[in-house]
Amino acid sequence: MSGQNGRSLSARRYSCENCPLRPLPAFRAFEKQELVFVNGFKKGELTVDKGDTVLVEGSHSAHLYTVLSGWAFRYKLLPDGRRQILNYSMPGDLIGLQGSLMGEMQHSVEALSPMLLCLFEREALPELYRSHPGLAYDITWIASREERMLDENLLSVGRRTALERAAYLIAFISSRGRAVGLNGRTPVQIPITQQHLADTLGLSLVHTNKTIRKLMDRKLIFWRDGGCEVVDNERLKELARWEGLSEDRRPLI
Amino acid sequence: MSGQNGRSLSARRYSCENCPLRPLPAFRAFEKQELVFVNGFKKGELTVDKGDTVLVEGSHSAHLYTVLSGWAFRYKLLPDGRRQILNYSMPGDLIGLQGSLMGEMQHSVEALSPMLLCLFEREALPELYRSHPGLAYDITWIASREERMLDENLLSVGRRTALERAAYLIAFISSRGRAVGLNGRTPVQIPITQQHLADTLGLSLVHTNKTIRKLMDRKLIFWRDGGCEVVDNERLKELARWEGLSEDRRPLI
DNA sequence: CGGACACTTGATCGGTATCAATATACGTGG
DNA sequence: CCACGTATATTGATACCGATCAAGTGTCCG
Repeated sequence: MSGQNGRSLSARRYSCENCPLRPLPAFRAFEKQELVFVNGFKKGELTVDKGDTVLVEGSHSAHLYTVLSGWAFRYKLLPDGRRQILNYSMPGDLIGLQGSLMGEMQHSVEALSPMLLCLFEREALPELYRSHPGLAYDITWIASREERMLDENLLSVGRRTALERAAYLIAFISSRGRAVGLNGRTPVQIPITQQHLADTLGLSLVHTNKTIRKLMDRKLIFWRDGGCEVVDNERLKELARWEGLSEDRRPLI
Repeated sequence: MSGQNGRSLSARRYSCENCPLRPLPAFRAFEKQELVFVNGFKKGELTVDKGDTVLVEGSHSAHLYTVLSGWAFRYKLLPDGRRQILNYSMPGDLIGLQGSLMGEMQHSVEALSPMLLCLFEREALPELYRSHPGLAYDITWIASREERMLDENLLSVGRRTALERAAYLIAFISSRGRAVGLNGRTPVQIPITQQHLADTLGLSLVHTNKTIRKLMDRKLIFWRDGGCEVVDNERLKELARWEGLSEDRRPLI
């Protein structure tokens, strides 16, 4: 499995002016002229398969991506193979900013599903900063948002119990998913295995299974078709003592 | 203890042109013209006492700070009082960027020692982005660096054992301290209590004490005058399986 | 049909939390 | 100066959460 097999650069299907994501209420409106610039900034589209590695720790990627569709996760490894998943990426999220700014990647990114990515060149970033300060500001904003999510994750792993942690994580992911329209009116299907959950929560696989089971027994979630569905997001949040996402519109680069 | 008592706005003792930090090898050189701008961006200096709250979760601070001297820590609380320390701030670090960009603070910051802070106005940020794209880029870089540190911390809390975690944390803090000259040639004195360590590591106070004791028995660190000193940073890093900080020069705003 | 993978479940082990008690230093008010 | 409270560090005893070990199930797919 896995590897970098399913990657392929495809013709552009979307110009930024008719981006399928931008109309969503989660994103703030862009000036016409910003849209034009971003459209020029975009160099192509990339499709990757489930299990493909999008970016790998230690590499110096020349690219930066925005997720158009699909899911991925960001992770780090210890030398002996222990894995910590840091966060998940879904439509509208930027991938590879750290590497673009700082050179070497210090984490890897792997696709959880087939994905469609917008591709940007790292070298074009300085020009963006020079000509479009508003977009530059947006990029910093996006970096801050990532930091905020990490803060909450760290709080969770450090101080919440296993049950609270699992409840928080699932509520968090599904809230983010709903915000970018990953549902229709059916619940969001989160395409992860229990091993992914375990590696995000800092728990063993077996204990994660038993913890998830408690959430299922309480009818807060259920597990189906190799993925997780949320039944009662409110009670998950309550159980986790989590306030929920802030609802501000955010930029989409 | 604590509170916001010792805060006071003081006269400017340093103009940015003769900033005591900037000559350090940890920081990259600035253009003359950047320096002039930053100097105008700086609105004053603030002193705070040990234990003072610099920024508080839920507030909308109009300010942004750079640490000139002293130590602080950034943390979040759960409703029942459980605390997770997210990171430490030391000279050269920016405090309050998240709040400045996104509005409401979602974490608090408390001083671990007397501090001297440079004060900037949040309202001036857009002007910085408009007129100095290089500095804007730097600010994004700084946000990415914070994210990188959080990634490593999350890996630690999620996947390292108690002993590895403690070794990592102490090596990490002392490496950062040395990089900004907090030593002379004597080892860095880290001004934290074991309760701070515990709340950073995601461990109980008692177990943290027993873990620290093992590090002391192995003569890797010792505890003195209510603070921690590193005896053998290399062996700490080895024990934690940590590669160390990347040595790039960084911007100082 | 066999093998890989994801998910389950029970038994046992051990790392960490919790409880409890003591020691030391420090600051403050009597 | 002493008495007291508070903060910090320390240590032992015990409890429990979550890790590890060991099977076993179901499903998909070559």
